Amino acid sequence: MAINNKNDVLISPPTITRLPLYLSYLCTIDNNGNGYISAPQIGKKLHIDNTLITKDFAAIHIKGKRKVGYNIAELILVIKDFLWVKTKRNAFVVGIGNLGKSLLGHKKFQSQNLNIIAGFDINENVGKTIEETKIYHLNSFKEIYKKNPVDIGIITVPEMYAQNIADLMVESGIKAIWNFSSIPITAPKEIIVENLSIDSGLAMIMYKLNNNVSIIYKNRKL
Amino acid sequence: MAINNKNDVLISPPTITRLPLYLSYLCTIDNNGNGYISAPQIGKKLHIDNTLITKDFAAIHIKGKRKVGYNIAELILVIKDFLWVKTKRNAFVVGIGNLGKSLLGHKKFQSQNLNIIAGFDINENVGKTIEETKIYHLNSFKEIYKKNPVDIGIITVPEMYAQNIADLMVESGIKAIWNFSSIPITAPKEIIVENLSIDSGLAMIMYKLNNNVSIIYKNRKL
DNA sequence: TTAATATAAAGAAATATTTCTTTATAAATA
DNA sequence: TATTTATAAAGAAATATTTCTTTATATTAA
Repeated sequence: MAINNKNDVLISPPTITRLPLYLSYLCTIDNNGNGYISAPQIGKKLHIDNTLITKDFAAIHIKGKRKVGYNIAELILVIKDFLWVKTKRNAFVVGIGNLGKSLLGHKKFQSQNLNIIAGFDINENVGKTIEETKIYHLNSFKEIYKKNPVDIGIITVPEMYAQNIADLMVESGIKAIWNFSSIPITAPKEIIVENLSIDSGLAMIMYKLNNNVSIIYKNRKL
Repeated sequence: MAINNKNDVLISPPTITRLPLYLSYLCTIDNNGNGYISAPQIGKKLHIDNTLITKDFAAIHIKGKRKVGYNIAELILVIKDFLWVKTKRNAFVVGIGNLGKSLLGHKKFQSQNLNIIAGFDINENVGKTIEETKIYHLNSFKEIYKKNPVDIGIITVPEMYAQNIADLMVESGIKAIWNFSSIPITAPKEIIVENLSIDSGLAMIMYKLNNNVSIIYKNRKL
């Protein structure tokens, strides 16, 4: 089991990626506010093995009641608290095309403690305010970073520019890069990089379609 | 090792998701067209263990030359061929907001044999042609599906509508759903579902930022 | 020509992750 | 009250995946 700098036990990556799924699902059924739900019930909906769900919950110290299940409100509270720790994180978005705009308008980020405080581009959007966020020219990136350093840099530029933007972010001192361009970017290993790979998703779909593979691995998060 | 309907050995999901990364990277360095690259060189860039890369290549029957490495042009050719099998797949996009528009304009899909043949919405976009794609009213979804069935349904609506759209797609007979809404959707298990979970990506970033975890797991695809 | 070296390949080991099995227990029912 | 049942919890086993180790070999350099 991997241990981090602070000697905390690390939650495994698959668990981390499943927690938001549970949370989303639970929020859709939070009708009365004081109901209970069992791991097998959740599992049937999300096609995830119920013991795995129980273990994911145990990893963040949520206990259920035998014969009853888990308190929905508590589940939501604890998962939210774990995932979206109270520390607010500021971010820049570089690339204000359709994708960038869609992120600027993504209201959910607020409740996830992600705060986009500026956008950058090199076109007619410079100077505008889009979704309450000011758009600056890319040239002033470092200057604005110095005044308002952020933890997270979000990249939504065409793939040919993505690596350059990443380098600029690294030079400036950003800690984490969330890359939405369709090419993976590389960075020194102390930088947190999350490539949201649209290609990987499409690759999985194509592979499954071409190999009739929806049935196999049915309970696994592919 | 899992086997599919046709008794082919299945490539593992992690391998499938890494192949597009290799491909993207290789395309950025394809300068001369006849160069060679070694697994350790690729690994250094992408922070992936070199023996893992060799095994990923071996899984799709690419062999390298000892002391030399892999022929870049051949690598690109074989990975492309494996990932984007010649079969063209048609798709519908439901939800023509910023995200939907950005997918309609995603030129790369053509070379990946994904062909978006129609968009659907319920607002002022209905009737328009955006990025050469006709936008229809959601009400005519089934009718248009009957005339032009597609394999893939892409969901880019706000999360509160996502599940309904998914149900509509399943009823119509779609085989695979690519869900870009920020809530995971559920479907019968014979349907291929790929949730591009923006929440999962953010969760990983937040977790790593909050736990100083960029160093641990450093060679693993988190 | 020989030695050194870089690399792929194959296999073994280690690790991580999921799934299966058993047990305990609280609630419901007879 | 006793029995049944649904469920969480804990632990064992199985599986999947990655990493380590060794070997073979082609290329380069001496």
